Amino acid sequence: MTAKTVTSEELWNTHLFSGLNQAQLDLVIQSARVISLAEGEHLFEAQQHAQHFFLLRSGCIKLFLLSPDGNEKIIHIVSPKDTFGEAVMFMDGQNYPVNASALEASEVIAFQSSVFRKILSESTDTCLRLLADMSAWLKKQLNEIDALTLQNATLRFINFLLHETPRPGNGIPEIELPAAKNVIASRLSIQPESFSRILRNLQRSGLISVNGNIITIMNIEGLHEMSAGGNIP
Amino acid sequence: MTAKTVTSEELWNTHLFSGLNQAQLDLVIQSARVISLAEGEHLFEAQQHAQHFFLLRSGCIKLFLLSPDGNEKIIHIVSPKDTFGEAVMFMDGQNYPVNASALEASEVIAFQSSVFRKILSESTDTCLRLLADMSAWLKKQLNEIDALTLQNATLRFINFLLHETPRPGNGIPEIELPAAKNVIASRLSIQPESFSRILRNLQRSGLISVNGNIITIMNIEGLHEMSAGGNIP
DNA sequence: CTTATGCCTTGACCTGAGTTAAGAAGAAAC
DNA sequence: GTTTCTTCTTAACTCAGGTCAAGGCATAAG
Repeated sequence: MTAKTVTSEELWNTHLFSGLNQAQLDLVIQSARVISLAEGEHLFEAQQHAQHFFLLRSGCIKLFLLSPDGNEKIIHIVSPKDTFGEAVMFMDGQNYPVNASALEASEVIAFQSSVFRKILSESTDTCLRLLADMSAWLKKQLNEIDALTLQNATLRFINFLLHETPRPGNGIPEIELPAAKNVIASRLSIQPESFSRILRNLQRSGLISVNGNIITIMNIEGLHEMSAGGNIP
Repeated sequence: MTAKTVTSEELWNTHLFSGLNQAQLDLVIQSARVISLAEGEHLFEAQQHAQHFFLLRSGCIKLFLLSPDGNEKIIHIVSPKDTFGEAVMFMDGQNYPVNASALEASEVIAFQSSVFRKILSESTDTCLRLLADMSAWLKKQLNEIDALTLQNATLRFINFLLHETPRPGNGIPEIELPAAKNVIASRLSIQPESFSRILRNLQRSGLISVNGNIITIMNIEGLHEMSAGGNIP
């Protein structure tokens, strides 16, 4: 199914491209290249010159920062159909500000930024889409800063949980963690050990129930209260 | 000097507007309104519906987040000639994601977002400027997340200092803190008390010298080493 | 079955930075 | 001048969460 060619249809379904006409789409497709990554393989590194941006077709990619002493902070976990790296083409110097590598075997489509930039200057519609796109990222990062500075580790996890919880639903909501626990931990800027303790504590207080990668919400009201009040008993 | 009217010239000198033609500029000016703020006065609050974005003409504005229990985290200190709030007009719901209030008596120009959005759809050039603008913000926020998660308080302050240090220069570089110490502390997500201790420690180790609001860099090499190595003796 | 290998969990301990409380030092008001 | 704010500093204490070290428990490989 996952062919080495890129189809118009595939791109039409991607928000960023859905305003393009056929000619523009053809240009984009011509510049596109499918890349297969094995688990753990790097796609790009921070500070590397950025000539492409990407659409994840299948698999899972992490975007992360590294400190000089090797500590890793996951900024974002890319899911299939997400684009990433599109903001970089307007940055000073055009270097990727983060690293990207595959959490599992993945297939990404790489687009030539220069080609897309040319198209942008002819398509205000796409410009506006990109603006919306970037402001969404911006807001997400602001929420992240809020979380990091004004919330403690438990609260960050609770907010993450509530965010992942599916629509109100009928039964008791269950969440399958979208990645290994240590990955989620890094995403939330928590050490694996502390994350483990947080899970245990929330389980003890009857708010959730943990079974491997599956978390069952036992008391969503309680979680909402903690999230809103900011008080952690 | 600070009249209640907005001139074309004033806007021409602002990056965001410098690609507009006279007609467009006139539209923008018609929609503009000058607002004077006393020290401490609020310009807007988080979650408020955003119909304007702003250009700071004079004074100093802080953009900040608040936690439910009243803790404050300064996201950005706006300096004269900076625009802010321009990214919000593309956000879902169009609510300001932060609060804004004056650190000192200030004068801001408020522009109608709706007017500017209309202009954007006719001016690809301005679209691209705005994209550049927003990607710069995005990068700044990423740096902030890096600082918060991968650097300790001392390191955050050192990087702040190095960033504020003027060009290599001839003599010993001196930096005047751009705001009160407790404001800088909040900008760096440090409590005033801890900030005070950090200043004392760096002074003791001969790296800087503090005199009120003036910080003298005594050993810029040492600071760079700490910044790069990540090791805090 | 037995041994690896990769996560995850637990416990004991440590530490950076927040908290509380009490001054000091200016700046501004009277 | 003295009093009153405001901002900054210092010190003593506390604690969330990181670090270190030791298992546990799977799945995969031999």
